[in-house]
Amino acid sequence: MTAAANHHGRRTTTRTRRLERAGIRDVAAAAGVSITTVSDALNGKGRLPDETRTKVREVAERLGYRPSAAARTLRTGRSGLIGLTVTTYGQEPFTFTEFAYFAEMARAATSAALNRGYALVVLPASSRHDVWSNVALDGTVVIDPSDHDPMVADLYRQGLPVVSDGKPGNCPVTAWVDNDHHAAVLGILEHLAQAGARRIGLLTGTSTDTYTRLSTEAYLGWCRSVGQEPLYEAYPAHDPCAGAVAADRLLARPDRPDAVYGLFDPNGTDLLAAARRYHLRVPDDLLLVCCSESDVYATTEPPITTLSLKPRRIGTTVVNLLIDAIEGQASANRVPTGQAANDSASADPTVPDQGGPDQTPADQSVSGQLMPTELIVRRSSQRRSPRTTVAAPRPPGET
Amino acid sequence: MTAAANHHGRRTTTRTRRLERAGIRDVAAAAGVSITTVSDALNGKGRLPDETRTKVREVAERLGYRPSAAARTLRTGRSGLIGLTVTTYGQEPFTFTEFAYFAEMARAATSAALNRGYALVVLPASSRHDVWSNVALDGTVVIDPSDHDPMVADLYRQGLPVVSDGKPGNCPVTAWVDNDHHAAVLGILEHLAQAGARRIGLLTGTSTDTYTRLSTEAYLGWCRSVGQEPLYEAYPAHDPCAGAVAADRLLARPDRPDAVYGLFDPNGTDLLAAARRYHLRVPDDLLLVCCSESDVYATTEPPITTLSLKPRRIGTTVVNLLIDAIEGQASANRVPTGQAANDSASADPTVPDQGGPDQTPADQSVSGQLMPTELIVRRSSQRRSPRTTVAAPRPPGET
DNA sequence: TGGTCATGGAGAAACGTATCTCCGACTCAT
DNA sequence: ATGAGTCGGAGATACGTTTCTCCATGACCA
Repeated sequence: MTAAANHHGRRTTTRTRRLERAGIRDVAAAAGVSITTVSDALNGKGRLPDETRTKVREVAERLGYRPSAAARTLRTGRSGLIGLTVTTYGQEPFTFTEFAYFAEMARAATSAALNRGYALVVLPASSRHDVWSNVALDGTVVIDPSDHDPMVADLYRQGLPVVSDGKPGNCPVTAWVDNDHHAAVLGILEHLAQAGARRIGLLTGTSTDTYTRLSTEAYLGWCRSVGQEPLYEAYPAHDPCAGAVAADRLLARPDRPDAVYGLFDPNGTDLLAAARRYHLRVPDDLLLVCCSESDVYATTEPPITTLSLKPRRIGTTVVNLLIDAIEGQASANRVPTGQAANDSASADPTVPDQGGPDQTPADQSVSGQLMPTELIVRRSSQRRSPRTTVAAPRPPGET
Repeated sequence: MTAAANHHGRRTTTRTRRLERAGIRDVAAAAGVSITTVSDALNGKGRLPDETRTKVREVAERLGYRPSAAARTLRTGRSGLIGLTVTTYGQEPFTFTEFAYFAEMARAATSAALNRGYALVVLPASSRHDVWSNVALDGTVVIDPSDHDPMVADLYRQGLPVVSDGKPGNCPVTAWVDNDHHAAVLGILEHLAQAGARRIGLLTGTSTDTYTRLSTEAYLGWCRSVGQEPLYEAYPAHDPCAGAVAADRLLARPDRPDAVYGLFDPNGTDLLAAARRYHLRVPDDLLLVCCSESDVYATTEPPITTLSLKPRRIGTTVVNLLIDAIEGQASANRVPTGQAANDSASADPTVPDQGGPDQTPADQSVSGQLMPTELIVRRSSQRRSPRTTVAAPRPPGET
């Protein structure tokens, strides 16, 4: 009788020191209503007169009542949590925000999720498995999944919506978003050629992600089509030192390029530093473009032309697609049980209209979406007058 | 009988197409054991022969069983989730990773959490309240809370451990970590003075966070102590354009400083650009230091001396402190109920030994921790030979 | 006076796990 | 044979919600 006095009623607070957060039961008792009424009042459901509603809200407020997210999740099957998965490079446990792209993208994704009432939890693909299974996710955004990513496949098999940033290679996803990397690279090469480049080099990566692969392929294809021999250095993109070395090596070649496009954010400064070492003037002796979201390139000497992948737009789109899938799936999953099947005559006519039996599994196979990039033209890629060859966002009057 | 055939046994799969994730019950049934046994086998608890354990694991694996995180959280009271809160500046919904510091810090925090089996969920302080209450947190890291932050106070009142990055002003926290900003600023000013600076200016912010406040106060105090009139420009740090304008204004003053320290990441490039506009040579006419985690300043022309706040160390420390608090609290909360109080004579002698009644509430009031910064000396703050005045991390042989 | 509705709200069944309690069976020494 | 001790495991309960079902009450109309 001393310690175990659970009469199925309230727990008896025998020795509990920790201040025993108030539950919905306590609110109900304090307000003199039933649990149902509290739940309805707080969630804006049911049919209740406004006075009851406000009174319950008042009592709840006074008691400092906070609904248990765990219980709600268990009951409703929805946690309001979506995962943000980033693939990891090499040994590094976690190279999230290695580049400004990721940081910007993650920020936009977080913001977009929040706007729709969801929170983002960051989960590198290499996380310990127990962490993954310990968090209730409604869906996942995966950044640039590598081919046959086992994690993605596993999530997808569980029935979780998965939306990827980067066209997926072989792993199944609900939807994906990507830049038009092919068009972007061709646009840059064209831009450099028009500025007078004869031998365009590329600084690229060794990893197998979509971005690197598509960009490199576009470059090689262009080389073939114009009859230039490819000039490129590939390095492990996660290693900043390797990038500096690769930049140096590219400019040290006997068949030195007279223009270079760098695929990764730090390439701009690295190439600039390497150019100084070899006494190459930019843009006179060497034209430079790199892919970056950082605006430090607006104030370098000279300012460097960059390609922006518009990570904010990507992050927002990806999250919204994911949440659409989550909520669409939820509503599709909802069978029209509205008191039918008990009464035989009432709601039947509406049933065949609602959800066809074959419509739910895949609304429109894997839907992908290509988003444009933006080339921000600065001095490093302009040899003569500062005329803009490709659409530049800044008014041409500025330096 | 058609749709509602719940006999309290398994649900009857009447029409459910969605593949009905296997629960612990299904595993138990398939393995021919009880739920208890499955739970024990999978969690490594209880006394079970290894054969039973492996068999259950095998069956669970075959069925693709994934324990429900929500149910586990509800039962155990622990979610394995910790919040990462960042205060928001101005209108911006969310300025996470506005500067490299946040990005690095968040990355380290995520990694540290993962290592201990926790996941991080990013929750700006300005999030809609429903999002906050919808996620079950075991604790929260809050980055640089403003004074009397209502969100922090609310969390703390709920009994959640809260650890802040940045010494908290007036809001109660479990623990905090911060850089020694005072010492850092004094070190920089001293460094500049030794390099020949006579009039040191400051580029600072208008917000009230700890970092800005402490740094500015240190600067003003130093000015008083050496008898220099303060020369500073303050701007809203969240607005990059305002930073460029402020840098320009600082160098446009009639009483132009001959050395400047910029508190924020972009200040370096902004100041460099402004210096070029006024034809000031760095470091000959103007000494420059800025606080930044970006390594672009290693390759600017000239390279710029930076102060690193070592965000990785901070992020790791903060998370580990938080998890210590979470797990310590959990073990302190555990009252020694080991079958005592039913039998009167058996376990009583051990009870007074275990947990003193006064030890649990606050182990050692609010514990704070100051962490050192690192000054990376580069050419922008050295007027003569490249000798290092303050400890420099790079070997002096490099350019 | 009886029937139909709308209103306001209560009861109870899940959701899926962890864990406390207890029970049978077997071993072993007395 | 009988009691104690151990091993292996089953039953039941609670975690805190949401939501389905259903009941009372009064109003209104015929």
